[in-house]
Amino acid sequence: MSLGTSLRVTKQRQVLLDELCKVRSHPTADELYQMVRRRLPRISLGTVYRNLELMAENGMIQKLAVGGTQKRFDGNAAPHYHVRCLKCDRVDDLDLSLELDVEQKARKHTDFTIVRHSLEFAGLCPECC
Amino acid sequence: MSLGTSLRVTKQRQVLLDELCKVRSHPTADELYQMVRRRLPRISLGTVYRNLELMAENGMIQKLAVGGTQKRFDGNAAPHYHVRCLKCDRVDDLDLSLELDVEQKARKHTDFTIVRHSLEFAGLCPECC
DNA sequence: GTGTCTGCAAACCATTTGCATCGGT
DNA sequence: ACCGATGCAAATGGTTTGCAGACAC
Repeated sequence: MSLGTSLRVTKQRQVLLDELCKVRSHPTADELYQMVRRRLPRISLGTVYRNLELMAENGMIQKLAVGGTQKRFDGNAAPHYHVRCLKCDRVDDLDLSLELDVEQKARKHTDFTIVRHSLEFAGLCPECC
Repeated sequence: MSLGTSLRVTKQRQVLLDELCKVRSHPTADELYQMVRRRLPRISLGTVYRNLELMAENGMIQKLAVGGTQKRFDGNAAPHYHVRCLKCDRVDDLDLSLELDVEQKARKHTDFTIVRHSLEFAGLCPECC
């Protein structure tokens, strides 16, 4: 869990990362579990959760706390925003790098030491409306 | 649950709203339960959840999906942003009305019909750092 | 009186964890 | 050989729900 910890290369880890990186969707842990299971039928849900957590901590992937109840994961570790469909729950990327100054602005309105921010959009995807 | 539905005025509802509105913090359902229980010892957690949900739907209060595992509630129904302390989990308001154009900007980068957005800041409160 | 609201307890569901075994280094 | 990783199943914890009685209107 600390900085010096290097993760071992296990089959489970490899396949999990591979499956996550090859989709454009932003799957939940359970969706990923189903995907990986096709290649590793004996993998457990617990392993999926543990590895997603570890890989997120190590900056290899992103854990998204988007709207719904389940967390979602993104194989693209670079910072970017997301839009979520209110009807079908689909989550898309959003290339909106322009406003990196929100944190600067926010700093002027609080005595908190701002470390990061999260911005999520919600609406209707082209299919749903 | 629909527009025509007007909520009945019950003691539970009154006290709950009153307690929520008189604090500046952004309590979780359980914290609110503890607060209300001092005045209505027989109220149940279920009632607290049901009413918070209903009042949020009716725009009387706000349900916040901020960072952590538990949802938080805000007696101030007017749209505004929040900062959350990464250490003690305290949540403060943020008067940052300046950038109402984020949605406009976002619209240019997606084919979703954007309805709303949520923006949350995280950092360290003055007490924690 | 009618239909909503409440308290209670059980159900839910995403996620976490304990433990014995397995496997990467 | 060591220690992290895994599978399995049970535990957790926030939230939801079914039901019978109580209460607002």
